[in-house]
Order: sequence, then structure tokens, then C-alpha cells
Amino acid sequence: MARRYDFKRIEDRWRDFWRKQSYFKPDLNDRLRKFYYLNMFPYPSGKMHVGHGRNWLIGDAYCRYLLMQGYRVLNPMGYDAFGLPAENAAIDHQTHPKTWTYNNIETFRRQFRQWGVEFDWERELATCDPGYYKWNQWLFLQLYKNDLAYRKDALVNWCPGCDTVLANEQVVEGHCERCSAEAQKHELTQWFFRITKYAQELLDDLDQLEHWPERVRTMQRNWIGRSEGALIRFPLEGRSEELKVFSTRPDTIYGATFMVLAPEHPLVEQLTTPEHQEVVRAYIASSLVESEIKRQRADRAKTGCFTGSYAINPASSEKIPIWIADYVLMGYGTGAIMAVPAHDQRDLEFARKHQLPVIPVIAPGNGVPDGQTISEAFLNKGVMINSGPFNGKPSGPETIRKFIEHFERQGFGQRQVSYRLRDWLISRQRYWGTPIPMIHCEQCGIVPVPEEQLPVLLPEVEFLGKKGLAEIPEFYETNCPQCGGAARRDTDTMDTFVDSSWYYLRYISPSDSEKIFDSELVNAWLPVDQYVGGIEHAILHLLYSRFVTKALRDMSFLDFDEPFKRLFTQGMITHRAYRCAEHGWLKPEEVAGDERCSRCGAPLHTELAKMSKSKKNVVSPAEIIEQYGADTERLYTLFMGPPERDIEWSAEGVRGAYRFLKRVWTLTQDWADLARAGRGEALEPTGFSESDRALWRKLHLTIQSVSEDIVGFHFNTVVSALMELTNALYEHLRPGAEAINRPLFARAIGDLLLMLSPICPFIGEELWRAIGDDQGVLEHAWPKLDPAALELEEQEIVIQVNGKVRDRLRVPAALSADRGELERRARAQLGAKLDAQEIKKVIVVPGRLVNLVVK
RNA sequence: GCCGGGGUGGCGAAACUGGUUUACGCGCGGGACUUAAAAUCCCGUGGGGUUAGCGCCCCGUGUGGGUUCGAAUCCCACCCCCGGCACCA
Repeated sequence: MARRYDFKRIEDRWRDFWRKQSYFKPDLNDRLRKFYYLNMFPYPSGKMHVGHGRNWLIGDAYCRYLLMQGYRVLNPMGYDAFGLPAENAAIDHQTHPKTWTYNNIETFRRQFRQWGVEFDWERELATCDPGYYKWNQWLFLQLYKNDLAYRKDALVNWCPGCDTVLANEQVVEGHCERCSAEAQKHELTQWFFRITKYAQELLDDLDQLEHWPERVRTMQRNWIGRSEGALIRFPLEGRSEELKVFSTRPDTIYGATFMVLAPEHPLVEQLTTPEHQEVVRAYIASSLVESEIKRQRADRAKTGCFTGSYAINPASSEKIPIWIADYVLMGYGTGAIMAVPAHDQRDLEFARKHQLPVIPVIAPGNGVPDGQTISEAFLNKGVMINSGPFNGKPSGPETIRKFIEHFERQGFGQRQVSYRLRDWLISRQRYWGTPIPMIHCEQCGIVPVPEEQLPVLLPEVEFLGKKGLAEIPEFYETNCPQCGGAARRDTDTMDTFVDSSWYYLRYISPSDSEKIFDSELVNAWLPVDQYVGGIEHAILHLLYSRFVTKALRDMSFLDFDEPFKRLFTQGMITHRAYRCAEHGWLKPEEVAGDERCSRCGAPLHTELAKMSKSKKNVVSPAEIIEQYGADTERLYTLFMGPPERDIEWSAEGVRGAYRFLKRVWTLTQDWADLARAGRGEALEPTGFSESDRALWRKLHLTIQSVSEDIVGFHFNTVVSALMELTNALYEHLRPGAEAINRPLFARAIGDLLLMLSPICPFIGEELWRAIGDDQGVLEHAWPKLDPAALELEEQEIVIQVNGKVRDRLRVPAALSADRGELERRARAQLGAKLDAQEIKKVIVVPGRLVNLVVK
């Protein structure tokens, strides 16, 4: 009588069904129990593999659960569609980035449908749509108006592979994060966003984000890199200018025996005396040629040269030489330092190399160190020496504070906080991005495009390959909005991180052509209640979004401080990859039994890697769905391990998931008549048999743990709880139909199906109908926990001797909290074994155990 | 070097605020069904010792200590793995 589990027969029906229903389309005016769930929108890059699926399957399961809990769920979808990769791919595929991108979007839509992943499709957006990037430009203009966007000359990271500028964040260990080419330094005039203005708030507010993973907050803290210290002005010998330095150790100023400037420092030229000019110029030239990576290697020799000029140490009034060296970076602090070799390892190395004096100013407890001979800078606490009025004081924060007060009184320094965070460079010299809405006029200078003229459209040209807008006169030739004269458009496009820094706001009113978003609705629906995405965005995207939110708040467009209330970062799905020395990366089917190449028999190199075409270790959802169905992929993806962890895809694991679904299918189909009959009958716990009570309790234990675990993203334990309940049902049914309590059985199997549905919605809907309900699963309330069902009649109590389990005891629940009774029973049960031993102490944990401590 | 996370069976992993370690699944072994295989179902499965057998004993959550009647869980020291930052003054 049981029909086979034929997933192919059922899946399409439900795909169509969900698409027709309005479950996933909330009315935003209905704000009671609202929930804004958001996955980080994807870059449409061809086809998604099962690793990409994790994010969407988590989200879909979570939202289906929320719907059954009665939430108004907003879960929209869009595409981060601009950017370099689209352009590079378009070049490779001989097509236009637009064609390529929209084709991919179409593929993504098909894949979501296959997975059974639903969204509010009416809110779908793509950042490359003029209706979207218009507001990107508008945002730029607002930032510009508020002095948060500005232009400056900068030595920028230049990628020779991609022919464009990179943000600091896109340079990983000196290489382009995209194409791995070694980054170079170029001087260009570029647009920046003044994110540093918010450095302190971005740092402080991390403390409020208690529902963010600790490691993400830590990464952001590191990235912002706050350090406290002092800004100190050193007079220059024979000049009116001063040299400013930042130091976190102003207490060591008496030990500052020389100054070091970054080679790019603006004062270098003036400070270099004629007799040193040649050497200095040569040094600057050589250090500029050095790439950033090489320069930032800490183990490099400390090269540098003397400028010929001197500064006056404002504390000691000593004359000290000014050097330049490339271990001092122009981008941090003031680009110049006071060097205190006795208490800074880098300065010490430099001093030794160039025979500069070393004066200790903090002595450890055991005597005064000799500046001539020390080989390690002293960084610990001690007592101030050689420091004028500060001699004898203990070093430490208190003394640092006194030093700074001293500087302030003397007028040569003050407290200062410095950040590692730099302003956000957003200019890109490529085609496929949002044009920056600015016009350069010879007469009027830089003029913003008037808002009513937005969007500045990307020209519809035949794609030019690697060139940018600067090669398209039809685009850049324009008139000045102020004087009407001939002028030139800015030909840079924006970093795509600008596009993604506010898209979560746009979903609220995605097709509004009058304004960027509806402030009133945005304030009602945001912050996003739950944001989910990959850990790779821990810094860039999340920091930029936080910045933009704060900037918009300060411009009164919204009224909250942080965009994402909760954040969950899912781990990567990896897969074994095989490589033959002779034949390169191999597909799994080209690998012979004992990890040898099927062509040449050579032993293979194997590694666990992120799925990628190049390593040929991609698992395609289409294949899994063809063979086992979408529910199996969904189930396995959520069951394979804790979602925040990286994990290896396993073909055997997939089969296990499939086996479980078949068990649920068979169980339900075999007993569907009984379940249908039971649904109409009254459920009466007082009349339960012992076996009924056990099932009833198991059901409610399952409801309890499943509900908690979904909210906590512990989908792996959700699935195992459902497996346990299924096993319990099989067990319960073994004696045969006569003994079955029909309404109980109907309830148990119905609740099982309801709880399985968020994860496996196809089989859920199908079997839900099979047991006699004609309403959609999502129209049903989530099973309700009855705490009374969890109570036990009898409890098992562990008997321990000296903390080791020796026996067990069954007691009526009523007695399980009775310490005296438990002890009595434990002693009685263990009686004989104990006789020779003296019981020194008895510990009773009600409801759990009795521990007899014997001599 | 600094910061964060982690280390539990053959494998992926469970274990609530210290209280029965190893749930659930994979794999493996045995059995049933079958002419056979697949599929399915049932039983077993941390290591070692002991027993004819029921059992019983010892060891066991990276290592070494500690706190406690009792530690995967708390404390100290250390080792290893993953991630972030790092010549940032």
C-alpha cells in the first residue's frame, strides 16, 4: 500500500504552490511581530554549488520556522551585481558584463526554485540596475555635502593585473585579493569616504552588538586599531616649523635620541641639507620602488639615512639628529616618530645599525641597564631614570598621564588617540560600476551633478574590455551644471562595497523612484533582526555598512545606530580535491580506488579545499537533487555539522539523509489511514498506556529542543532530534495497529511533519496532505509544548561510590527529590557490596544521583 | 609576538548553569528477506582485562598539575590546529 518515496513526482507541485501563495510577501504596514531576516546578497557568479547552498538553506528553514511561529517575515533577495569580477568574466567570455550578469541572475533564480528556497520576489533588486545605482549616486552626493566624501592625492594600491586601484582591504599580504598580482604604489587623485570620522563610534558600538560572533567583533576592533598616546611637537634646530610625532609611550621621551621620518614625509625635502641630498634622494627612490609587502616585512634590516638636520627634544632640550627610514610608515600617525631605542625594539635595531645613542629611561628592579650594551629593548615596568623631574617614579599609565600633563603645561604636546583605520578609498577605474556623479569644470572646479539629473547612466557601449569610462568621450563630455561651459564627468566608478553598504535599506521600498527609502518604514523594520553570511565579510562589508548607517542617521534619514542586530556567520563547505603530478586536478570519477590517478596510476596529492572549478571538486546541487531530491540536499546540508563550522561534504552522509527521509515517508504512508482517523478523535493524556506516555513525552521533548535549536542555528541537533522522534515512532508501532492510541499517533506524526517542514518542505507538504490536512504547512502553527508532558512517573537515579557510577535506582518521580529516601534506597541497594566500608559522607542530588563517599 | 576560536570513538559530531561521556548520523561487523545482488528491516559497535555465561574490573574528552564528593565543563602551566592583526610608533 505504501507508495515509494518518489521525490521527483512531488517536488514541482510544491514549487508552484509556494510561488502562488503569499507566505513570503509580508505587508510592511503590519508591524506586529515583524522579523527582518537577511542573507548577505550574492555576487551572481555563474552557478551555485552545494557550498553556496548552505547560506540559503539555513535562511529558508529559519524563515519557514518563523512563519509557523506567527511572525511577519521579511526575507528579500537581490544581487551584488557590479564589480570587477563581472568585467573580467565578461572579457573571458567575450560578452558584455550586463549580459553575463543578467544571465547568471536567471540561473540563480532557477537554482533557488530547485532548492525550494523562497523569497519575497517582488522586492528583488540588482545593484547594476539604474533604479538602484541612482541611489548609490544620491548617497554619494549626501556624503559629499556632509564632508564625508572628498578627493585627495594619495599613494594608492594599484593592481597591475586588474588595471585599477584597490582599497587597503583588498590588498592581502601585498597582493590583489582578486587576481593575486603584486600590488604597486601609484600616486593618483581619488575619492575617499571619511570613515575615520566614525572610528571611535564604530569601535564603541561593537560592545552593543552582543549577538554578533565574538571573533567578528575582535576582527573589527583589530582593524580599527585604536591606540592612546600623545601628539608631541619637536622644535627643529634653526627653523620655525615643528616636527609632530605620535607616541604611545610619551613617558620615554627623555630617551628619544633621534627622530625618524617616513621617506614620503613632506618635510623631508626641506630638512635635507645639501651635503646629504644625494644619499637621501637615492634612499627615497629605492624605498618607493620597494613594494608594500617587502617594506612591511618586520624581519627586514632597518635601512635609512641621515638628513643632516636636527630637532630639539622638548623634554631634555638635547639636540637630536633627524633620519629617514622606511620602517616608519607615512600612513600611520604623523609619518614621523621619536625614536627611543632603549624601549622600542625597532628603534634599538636601527640605533645599533647606525651607531646612534641609546639612553635607558626606565630601569628594571635589578639595577640600571647599560645603554651601550643592551640588545633587547626594555618594555616592562620599572622606575623612571634619566628623566629629569620624573626620576624615581614608577613607570605605568599613571606616570604617562603625568607626562602628558607636563607636555600640555609646557605647550609642546597633548593627549591623542590614533587609529589604524584609514579613510575608505572608493574610486575604481573600471567600467562595470556606479559612475561617480561629479563634474570637473575648469571654471567652477568640482561640481556635483544636481540630484534631479540622477542617475548618471553607464553608457550603453559595446564593451571595451579592460578600459574604463575615461575612454568614452560620449560619456565624459558634458556641460558644467553651474556655468554651463564645457566640462568633464568624473570617469571613476565606485567600489562595489558602496553598493552593498546600504542595500538592506532599499529592500524596504525597492522600486521607489522618489527617494532612496521610506524612512518611516525603515525605522519600523530595521535594524535587520538576523543577518547571515560568510565570515569573509567580517571586516569590509560589515564595517562599511555600519559606517553608512551611522552617516545616514546623522543626516536624519534613519534613527538607529546599527544596521544588523544579530549576526550569524556560516562556515564553508569543503570537498576533497585530488591532484596528479602528471594530469593536474582530477574529478572524483578520475580517481582510482586507493587515491591513484586512473590514467597513470600515480599516487595523488589530496587536500580539503573550498569548492572551485579549478580544483574540480565542485558538487553540483542539480546532481544531488536529480539523484536524491531537494529535501535530501537540504537535510544533509543542515545535518552535516554545526553551521558555523567549516565542514567536508560527504557522499555517504547524503545517502544517510536520504535514508532518513525514506523512513519518514514509509512510516507516514504505511500508517496514513490510522493518522487520518486519529486526527478527528479527542486526545486524552489521562488514558495513556505506559508506551503512550513515553511517546507523548518524547514528542514534547522534541518540540522543546527543536524549537530552541532552530532559534540558535543548531540545525544539526534539530535533525538528530527529529530522527530520534522518528525512531521512537517506529518503536511505538512495532506491537501492531490494535494497541495504537490513534489520536496520540496522529498528533505525533503530524507534529513530526510540521517540525520537519522548515528543513524539508517538499516532503513536509506532501505527507501533511497524506495524513488528511488540505491546508499548507505554513498556515499551521508550530507545535506547542506542553510542560506537563515532560514529567516522568519514574526516575532513574544514579548511585555513585566515590564519584564512580556503580548502580542505578528507579524511584517514583514523587520521591526523586526526597534526599533521605534516596539515600536509604541507595544504601539498601548497594548494601552487600558496601559492608566492609565506612561511609564517610553522602551527597544527594535530587532527581539525579546519590554519591556515597567511602573510606 | 598580540587577539579570538578550537582539540571528545574509525569518521561528522552530541552532552542544559560541574552530576549516567559518546545522543544522532556515517562507516564497520553479524543476522533476516532474496536464486543472487541492491534496497529495506533487526542486532551489535570507545579501548583493555576477566568470565562457561549473566556479569564484573581498569583506563578513557590534546598533555601535566590543581580545586571538588564528583571535571569534557572551573583554575594554573604547556602542546597542537584554525582564523584575524602585525615594523601601527
